[in-house]
Amino acid sequence: MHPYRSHTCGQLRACDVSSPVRLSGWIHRKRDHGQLLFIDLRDHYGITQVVVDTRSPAFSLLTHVKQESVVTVTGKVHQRSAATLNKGLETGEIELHVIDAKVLSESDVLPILVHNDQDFPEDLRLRYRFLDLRREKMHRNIVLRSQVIASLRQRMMAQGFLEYQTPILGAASPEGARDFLVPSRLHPGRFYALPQAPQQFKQLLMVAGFDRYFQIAPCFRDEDARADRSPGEFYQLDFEMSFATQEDIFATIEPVLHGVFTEFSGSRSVAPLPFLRIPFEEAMLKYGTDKPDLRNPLHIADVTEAYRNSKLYIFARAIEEGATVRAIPALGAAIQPRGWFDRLNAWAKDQGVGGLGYIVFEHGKAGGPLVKHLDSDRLNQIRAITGIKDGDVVFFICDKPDKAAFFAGRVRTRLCDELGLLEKDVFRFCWITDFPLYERDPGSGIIRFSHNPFSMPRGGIEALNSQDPLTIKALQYDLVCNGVELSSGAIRNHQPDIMYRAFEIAGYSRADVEAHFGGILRAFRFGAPPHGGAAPGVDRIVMLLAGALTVREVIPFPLNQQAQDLLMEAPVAVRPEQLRVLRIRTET
RNA sequence: GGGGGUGUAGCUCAGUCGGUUAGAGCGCCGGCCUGUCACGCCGGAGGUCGCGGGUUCGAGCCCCGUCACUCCCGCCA
Repeated sequence: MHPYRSHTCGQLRACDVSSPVRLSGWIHRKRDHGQLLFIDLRDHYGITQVVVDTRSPAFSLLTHVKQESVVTVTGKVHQRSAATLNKGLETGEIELHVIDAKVLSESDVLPILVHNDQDFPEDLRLRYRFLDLRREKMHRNIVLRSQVIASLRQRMMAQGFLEYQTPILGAASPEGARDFLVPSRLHPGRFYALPQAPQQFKQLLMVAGFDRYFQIAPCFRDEDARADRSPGEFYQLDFEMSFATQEDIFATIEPVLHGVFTEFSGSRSVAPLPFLRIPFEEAMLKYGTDKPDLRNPLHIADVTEAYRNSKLYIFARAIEEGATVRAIPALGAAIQPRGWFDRLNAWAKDQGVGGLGYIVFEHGKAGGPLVKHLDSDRLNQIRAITGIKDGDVVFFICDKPDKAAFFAGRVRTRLCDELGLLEKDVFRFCWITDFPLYERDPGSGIIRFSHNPFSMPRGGIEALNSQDPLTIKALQYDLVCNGVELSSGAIRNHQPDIMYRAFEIAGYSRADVEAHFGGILRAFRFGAPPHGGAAPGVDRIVMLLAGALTVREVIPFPLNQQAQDLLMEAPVAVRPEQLRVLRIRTET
């Protein structure tokens, strides 16, 4: 017989009864009845109940071995009696009666328990990640991650994409996030940078004529962590297509993602194709954000005109000075007690807006503190624009357009939470399109790229030459699912003249562009196909499918929020010799 | 870089108005138990209340500082 196992712990069924069997695994749980001992033995595949009593020579050994030790047990498969079947276990029809047992590796007392789903502090979980990963939920998440990536690869290849590797040691880029730098030994004082994304290389592959590229690509950015953003490194389903329009890209990637989400959604549903498209400006108006959660049924509306020159002087005066008024409906909130409104108002003031005015529509009448300043025409106008009904409440934000939009979005989210309106068990996708190419830096007032400098401006060179830069749209789009930004993408700017001009508007000279993007510019002078793509985040896709609240739940060995590996203890100090070879001085 | 929250046994947490010897569950150790599957029952060990300082007759609790973790803002083309 095999020295470790004849079967796995998830394998045995009634048909194996009376077979001699050997299993190896971890001691998941022990139930000690004195003269009779039950052990749940666990491996990657499942759990099998192992039984041993005083007649077995292995009895005393197994009685004393601690949970999470690794053991090999040899014995015979027995049918369980009707009264002792366990329907909750795939192997619950049988059990293994032990004749011989061997401890392969003993466990110390555990810092975190494996056999339940109690919450443990994250730093402890990361320090003992190998134990944390044994736990059922984490183990399942990591398996899901593997399956999702395999499915993505297979679906991309079915669409005619091929996977190509791009360099990890590359050039630093002046735009974007902070780079992770790697010192060069052969060129002292010079550095490689880890790729923030394979952006320029995938474009070079298009210029090289490969047409449909994809890669499950590791990306590195030296930026601080968030719940949906692992510090340091993450993976993207990076792809690019030649001779493609924005429509071609949507039509190609939508079935891939819809297919993956459908495959792994379990009992949840996936909103049907095609994905909704929302221009950036509409998203900012209706949702107050460029990553709207479409499970939230509330829509923001602009009601500035209903308040212009009204007797609500505080709004009317602000409107004259350029403010807008946004209305956020609160469906069914008319029944809320006074205290509920006061709490929301206090919260709003705490967030730095003047306050949160509201109108209650109930029993065919309008009520609330603002009503006495508004005539019935204005009330009807508000009612018509917001589309609210009897029993609803509508809240108002009056502020400068950007701030009003942003805060209305926060109110929309908060009202949805408070009123329990979020649609459950569904994945809702949308594209946000027509991002502005430029924005004004709020501090310095200078014009800069708002997102991706490699995007093609809508209208090409003429738009750059004739339009107010702040009104130019980019052929750039984001993909959003349930309020999580899954991907950015764009039709790229592949014409040197347009690139020079686009960068010039953002304050870069011809020489700057040549210095920083010389490689790609050279490529564009030798026959570049129009091309575009996107790069959905793999960690976020798996996070959504796993129902996890942070990406760290779906990454086997994530860094903590301070970008440290608590298990392997990176980053570490290195030996002075290593630094000397790199010509790096140490502080004294 | 900034703001919020948390820090009490190996782990999860409770700890009243500042008042005697800081508790519970899980885990650990010992004992009992031949049908459990979150087994049960009895007993036990285990504490620098994150750390430093202050107020007070007296601090887990109040004040100041500091550290760690975490969430958010900045940042993330």
